Amino acid sequence: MDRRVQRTRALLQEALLALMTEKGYEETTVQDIIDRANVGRATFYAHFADKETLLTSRLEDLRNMLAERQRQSPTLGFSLPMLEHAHSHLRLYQAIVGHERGAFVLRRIHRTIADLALRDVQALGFKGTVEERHLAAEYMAGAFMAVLTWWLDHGGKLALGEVDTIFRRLILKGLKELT
Amino acid sequence: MDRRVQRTRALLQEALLALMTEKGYEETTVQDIIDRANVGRATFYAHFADKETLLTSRLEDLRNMLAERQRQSPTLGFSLPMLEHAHSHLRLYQAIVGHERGAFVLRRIHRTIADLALRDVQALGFKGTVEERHLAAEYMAGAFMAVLTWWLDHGGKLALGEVDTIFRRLILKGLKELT
DNA sequence: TCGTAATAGAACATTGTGTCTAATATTTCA
DNA sequence: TGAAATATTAGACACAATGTTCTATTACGA
Repeated sequence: MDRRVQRTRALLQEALLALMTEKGYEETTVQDIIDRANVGRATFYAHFADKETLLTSRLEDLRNMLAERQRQSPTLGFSLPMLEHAHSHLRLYQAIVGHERGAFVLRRIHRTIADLALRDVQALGFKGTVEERHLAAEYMAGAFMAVLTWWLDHGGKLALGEVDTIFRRLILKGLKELT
Repeated sequence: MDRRVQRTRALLQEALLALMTEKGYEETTVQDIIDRANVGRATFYAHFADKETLLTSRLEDLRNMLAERQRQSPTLGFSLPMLEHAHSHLRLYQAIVGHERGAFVLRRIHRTIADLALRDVQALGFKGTVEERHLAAEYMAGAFMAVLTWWLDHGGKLALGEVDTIFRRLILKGLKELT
């Protein structure tokens, strides 16, 4: 692939993430992004149809990473890698959670988690119907996002391993295990 | 309150909901709303600062209804009324769930549920720290939204009572109880 | 019925989007 | 290396939607 293309795409992705951290996704305009990336307007649209497509390209990288890591560990394999990713981009994730308007970023992450969770549903030896398996996956994603959101809202202080443990307990045994 | 005010506000709210059902929240413009409501542009802005404020006014009605109903039944009292509301506005809720872009509507509903759930946390006799109680409430909201989303995605066919039961089981006993 | 307040309608400035052009720079590969 | 292919640029542009402001008209409540 042409070096110029690699460079431009990377610059745009980095600019978007930096701006999301500073002012949130919705509040960031295409003009902001190309100014920050120091790239021409036409160039942006040569690579991405719009702001959302740029975000999607970044989320796909995340998704691939998670899917890869999931292959290595057996059940709920997305949990720890996702928490690690959030931890290493803490301020970005806190900005995502903090900005009500950019909720659709959270929803996209939720969808990614739900997809991965669906694989886990098999691994956990689920017997139910197709619909019940989807419910299980949806529930796992919802519960994980709740724990993730809570963790981020409280500064991301609690150790990764502990958060992962809390999530697993909640998923498997419900609220009774929380106390 | 002046009849004209009541009338105008109601027309605008109804128009927004109708348009959300047809084309989603984000895709609906202020122009669409005032055309549908047959109301002047200046009139719209005399009542609401923007489209989002109009939506908020409607969500507050929902919130008040849920809070009222919750007072009557003891624990997890928001569940059944919320499911009933979704069922009686099925096509609207399905549109909300279906449109990725309008995710922030879902997030607003989630926040409402989480607030109500926090009250339930006390009722359930939770002992943990403030943070743990928030986690419990966040988890309840996440799990409920997961069940609600799943139910809507599958046509809202399953009986309300059954969905409510599924939710309660998941919350209290986790995935083990699903099968 | 009268004064007050709400509304209609239209014009307006502003902001952001996505497209296009012709000139320029960079990369690839023969 | 040199030529062809491709990417980038700056700026202008049409367009869509927002939110403000003005004036004349209309509906309301007391």
